[in-house]
Amino acid sequence: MVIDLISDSVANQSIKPSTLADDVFDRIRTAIVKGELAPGSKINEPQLSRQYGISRGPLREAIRRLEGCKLVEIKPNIGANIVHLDISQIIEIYEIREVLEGLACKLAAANATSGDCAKLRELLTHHEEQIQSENGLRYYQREGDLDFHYQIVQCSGNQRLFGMLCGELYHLLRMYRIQTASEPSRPIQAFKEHHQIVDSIEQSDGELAELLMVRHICNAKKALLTRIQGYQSSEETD
Amino acid sequence: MVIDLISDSVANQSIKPSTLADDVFDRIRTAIVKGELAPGSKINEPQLSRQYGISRGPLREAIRRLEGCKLVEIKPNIGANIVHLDISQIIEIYEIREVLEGLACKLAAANATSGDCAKLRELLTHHEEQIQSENGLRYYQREGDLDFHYQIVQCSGNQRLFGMLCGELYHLLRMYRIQTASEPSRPIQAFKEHHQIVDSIEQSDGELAELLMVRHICNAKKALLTRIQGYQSSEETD
DNA sequence: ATATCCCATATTGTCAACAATAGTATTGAA
DNA sequence: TTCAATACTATTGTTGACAATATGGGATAT
Repeated sequence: MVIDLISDSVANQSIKPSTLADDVFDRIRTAIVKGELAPGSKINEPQLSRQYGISRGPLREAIRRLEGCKLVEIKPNIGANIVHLDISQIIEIYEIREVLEGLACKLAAANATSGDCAKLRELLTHHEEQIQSENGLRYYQREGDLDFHYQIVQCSGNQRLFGMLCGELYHLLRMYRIQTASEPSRPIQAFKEHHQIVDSIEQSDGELAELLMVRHICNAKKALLTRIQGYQSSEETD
Repeated sequence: MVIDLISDSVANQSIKPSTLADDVFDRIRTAIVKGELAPGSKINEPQLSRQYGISRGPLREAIRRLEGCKLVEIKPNIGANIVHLDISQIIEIYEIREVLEGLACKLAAANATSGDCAKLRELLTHHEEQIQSENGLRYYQREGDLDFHYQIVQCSGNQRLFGMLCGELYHLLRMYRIQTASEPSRPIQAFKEHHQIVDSIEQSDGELAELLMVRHICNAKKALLTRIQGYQSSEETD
């Protein structure tokens, strides 16, 4: 039930003809998001090209694509660095998520088919089952949560919105979560909010769906902030 | 008073050391946005590399960056095509603009310094002068309008938001405007709305600023839609 | 001991040649 | 005449070599 947010290669990996640059783009992106390539660290082209068994040409093209996804930053004559997200940038992303996913909800309420709603319901019941065990709880907060948001964006029908959220922002968020090894903060509450959101989508109440999603992400943002401030103050008092 | 939306090379072109790939990225992007490279047309690597006097290596890196900006679409073993925006995609962009620029306004109302507000006022008075002559009117609608939006996004203080709007969406919009040789549709009304927006920002009324901007762009979207439908029906009756 | 200059090394930027694929025209047969 | 197979051409994908730039260490002078 895990939607693969990392690789767009759903149709890619099986038979589709692809280029080395695109393949290695996927692989490096996964490595970055999973934290295997440390945030802030420098990309060494000769080393990476050896590691992936390709020459520097396609590797550099892959890096340029990563630059487009904001996963690396390139400085001329110096090189590319894995992006490092500090807390202020995460806040920026959450601010954007609020309105973008609010829009996604509004559109989903207007466009979602009964089949879409069924899939959302299915996802919710699956989460409900998982949320019992501690394992499932962690799964839910770490991965399953984004699955839910992913599904809704898909229901919106706005392709560009999908690209922005699922092609860019979610990767950055996932990276940050793994980076900070963030523990689940408010899973039961979040689950309830998910439920309300699906209800409003099912009732085609776009206005409510938007409001609920904006509030949902705003709550997550606040939880994040207080948790961070807790860390910071505890660090200060240590 | 025209803010250069096309090249980020404000600080770039003077003394900054830069790479061929980045330079040619700027040049091709400009060519695309200005319509010198026709939407939908194929990019011929040997030809372009001759034209710009570089080899295909850096050119291909530039193309990969353009892919990241959604200005070209690359198909493996076939090549890159200049993106072609149909009306449904423009609508998608306007939907996104509504919420993103609404957010920008809300943030600008909270963050804008008195200097920022002065600059916005200056821009408005400049537009007021220009809007008299037919030339100025066309300027205003074609270029000056985006200048205004550009400034506000800058005031928001959200760097990622800035990147999304000014680094991606505005280029696509400008491209579409030139592509369709769109005439000014509702300049006086738009100017009034700009004025109201600055007022609310100056009064630090974020909620109102957001509402006004969302409505402003929604109005533009509606104007676009009716104009397009007019075209379509006139085409049908021709 | 510190700072500065210079040299050696590693890395990035660029190029031209080669390989692989797709598109096109030509030939042949029904 | 039309369709299909085939050969040819143009374009894309990939590579390794070379040039330019940055990085780090060591020698020298203060």
